[in-house]
Amino acid sequence: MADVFEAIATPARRAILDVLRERDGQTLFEICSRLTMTKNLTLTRQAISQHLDVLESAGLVSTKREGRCKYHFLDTTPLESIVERWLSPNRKRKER
Amino acid sequence: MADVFEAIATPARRAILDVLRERDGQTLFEICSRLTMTKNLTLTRQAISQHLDVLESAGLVSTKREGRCKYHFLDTTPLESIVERWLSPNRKRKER
DNA sequence: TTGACAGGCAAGTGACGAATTGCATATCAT
DNA sequence: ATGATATGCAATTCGTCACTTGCCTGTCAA
Repeated sequence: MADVFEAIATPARRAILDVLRERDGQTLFEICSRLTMTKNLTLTRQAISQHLDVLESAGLVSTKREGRCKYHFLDTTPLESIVERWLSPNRKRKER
Repeated sequence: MADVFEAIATPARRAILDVLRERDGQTLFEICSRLTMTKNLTLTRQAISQHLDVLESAGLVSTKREGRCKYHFLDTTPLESIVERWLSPNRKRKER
């Protein structure tokens, strides 16, 4: 389990999370074309693959292999650690 | 206004946020000693000062100068953009 | 005024990471 | 089987960033 904060540090990986939120369970090539089309990100397939590895090792993306295709799914639960670490206590103070 | 995600990407800056959450309004030297004492972080004063600059330009830390002392205050509101970007829509789906 | 204290500026170094390039592997259709 | 599709592995380059070092500026007390 790698660092969640490091995973969302770069704009490319955040764009990948956005793309997966728009449509979950996409393959690598689908993510590539979506990034170039809607996000104006022209990256190599290998670059995006490496980004997906980082996101997966951080627990933000889970994969499911079927034949020669690999589908990627978004999982935002690791991001809740950020809320628990800093935001939650502040909200308690606001609520009183 | 710099990148919030880049600001919380490194462990040192996250430790600074933790230190400020334990006790708000500390000076640079207080933050330094707290990091070395409780967080096992041995960094130069200049290094922490640069980290504070990054955190301030990201809107996570606000400062107030009084004489030769500079007090640092924590502001977690920029972190809520993370919740709004990925967590909120998921929570809506869970609620139905 | 002199020294101590709190902080700032700037250049330099070292290392890590983002991205590319090239080749390799596995699966499916014809 | 053969070519096309979908992905994986590995080495390399390049830039950026974290951190240090050295020196400087401003503030307060004796």
